[in-house]
Amino acid sequence: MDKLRALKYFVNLANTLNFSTTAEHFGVPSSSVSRRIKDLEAELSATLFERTTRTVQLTDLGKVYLLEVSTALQSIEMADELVGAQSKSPTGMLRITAMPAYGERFVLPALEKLRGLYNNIDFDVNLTDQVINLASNDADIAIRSASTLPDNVVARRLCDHQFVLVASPEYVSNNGAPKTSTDLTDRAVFMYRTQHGTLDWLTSREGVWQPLKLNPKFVSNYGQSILDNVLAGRGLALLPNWGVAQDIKADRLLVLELEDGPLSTRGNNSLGMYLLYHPPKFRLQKIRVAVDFLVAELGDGP
Amino acid sequence: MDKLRALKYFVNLANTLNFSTTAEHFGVPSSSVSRRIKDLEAELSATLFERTTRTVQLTDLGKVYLLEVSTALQSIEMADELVGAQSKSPTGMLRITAMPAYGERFVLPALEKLRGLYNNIDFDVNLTDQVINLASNDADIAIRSASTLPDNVVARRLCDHQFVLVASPEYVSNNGAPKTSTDLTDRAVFMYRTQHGTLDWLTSREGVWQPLKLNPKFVSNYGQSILDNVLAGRGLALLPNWGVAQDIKADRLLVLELEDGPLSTRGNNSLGMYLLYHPPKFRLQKIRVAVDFLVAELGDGP
DNA sequence: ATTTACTATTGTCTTTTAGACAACAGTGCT
DNA sequence: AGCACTGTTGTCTAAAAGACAATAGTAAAT
Repeated sequence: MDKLRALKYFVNLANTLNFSTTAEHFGVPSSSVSRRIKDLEAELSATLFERTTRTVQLTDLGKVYLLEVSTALQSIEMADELVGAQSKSPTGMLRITAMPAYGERFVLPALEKLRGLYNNIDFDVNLTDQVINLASNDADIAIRSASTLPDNVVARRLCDHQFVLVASPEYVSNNGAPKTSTDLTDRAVFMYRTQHGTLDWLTSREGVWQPLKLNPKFVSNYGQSILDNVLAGRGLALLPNWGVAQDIKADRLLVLELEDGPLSTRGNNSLGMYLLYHPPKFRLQKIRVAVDFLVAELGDGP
Repeated sequence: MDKLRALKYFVNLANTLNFSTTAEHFGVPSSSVSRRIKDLEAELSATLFERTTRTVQLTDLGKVYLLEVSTALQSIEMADELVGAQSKSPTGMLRITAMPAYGERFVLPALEKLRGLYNNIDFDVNLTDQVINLASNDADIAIRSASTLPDNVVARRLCDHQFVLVASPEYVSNNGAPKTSTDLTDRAVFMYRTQHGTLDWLTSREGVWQPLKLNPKFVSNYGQSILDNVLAGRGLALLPNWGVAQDIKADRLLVLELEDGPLSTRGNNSLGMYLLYHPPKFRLQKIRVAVDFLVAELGDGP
């Protein structure tokens, strides 16, 4: 049985409650509709319509089935429209905001690929640590690490986001690895500057996150420069996992674990990176393709 | 083309990236998978996989398509499971809370019908005006008029919910209809009692909702008794639209419009009635059937 | 560079299934 | 009780998916 066909018949019939009308709508004989519905009912071993030759009525089960199935069919149609070349391609300005380091490294390349797929979408990219308000329409899509999520916003997880303490293998062989957080005070550390000042390294003492007193060798608001210094073996830094994953895999960096627990830059050390959007906007083609594409491109798993 | 079949092949192939494995999974020759995917691509006029005889890779467009389509397929499968008689029918206790008047009048009868469909679901119904916390697991489903929605809860609209000023035709012909809200002070009015006292009638004065000073003839926390009094022509009441819709249609009640704007019992006169649930619970069969059924049964629109 | 092993694709036949069309049957209305 | 309408069933035809064998293309190993 061509079930998709049958389901389309079903949804239409549930609205018209008239086999002939539905048959005409699809340009097939009413006997076909009758048989397909019958097939469906047989497959489910359930009655979807209560019918006499004069009246057709949805059963309660049919109502439940309709509700579930009709949205699914719409999704498939929408998917075809998004991907199908015959449809007019999505058009318009897409305003997207992301955290600078992540944005530069991952979002911008992804957007270049997206531009290749749908070349009628224009981009307005705003890389900032500021929290942009989606509901008030300052951006269509936001990508950021989420601690608390605002209301009325859908969040789709992209990847883990936590800070890890790293150093180069040369640094460790020359200077040894720090054992505890107190070992860090006389180390050369590289720190990140935000709009609100140097980003403190926090350590958890009896459940409370407290800043460490450190004397940074170098502070920058440009993440790559911190990474470059660490790669050159000049010291330690607390960097986001997605920023150092490649270098760790290639053994250019080592992850250092402290005996007295992990460090963090917030009162929480297992955050995620999320893509956020405002649900009503998901109806717009440009938003829909962008969200789907970015989740597929930047997401790392289920 | 049996598109649903093709889509299932597609989703599986997107995971395995291997035609033979996918073919084996469905128990068909790999040539069938190859042809179906080709059909799909032809229909979309798009390339979903980049393939040589040795490697198969999802294209960027394919990733977008996968994301849209796979959830739709899951929905259809889930729908079949819910409705199909061959599956074990949903079982367990369903805890549901609703506002008393609406609950008694609409929710309970709907639950009786639901019990007829799935007789292994047991019900624990709590009719109260208190706001039950879904997140802390005091109920599975809540039905109430929503002004502000709590976080992490999905709301599905059931119907309008606003208060309308009503009187019987006899009352109006004997006493005339009130013209403005000030006309109400010397009228016989019937009011609703909540846990927090008599439910004031509010009127909007220059954008601010203010309570009217009225001398109610009768106050009750049992909505039906108020309605009975109004039907008997003894006075006016401010009652929810869904509670008086039948009587209005049958000309047993008249809706009275005031010249100085509508009345309300909250600082807002166009609320809705919503069904609320906590998304993680939607995976449970009993929750899913109940939500779908209640929305289909009690909902009044698209 | 050449061979090898593996895997997608293509060709052809068979089986399954949807559709067309006509005849039939049940139902609500006059 | 008869009429008009509509869903169902029977039979045939057309289309499409599956089976199976053969082919062609490619990445890796020698």
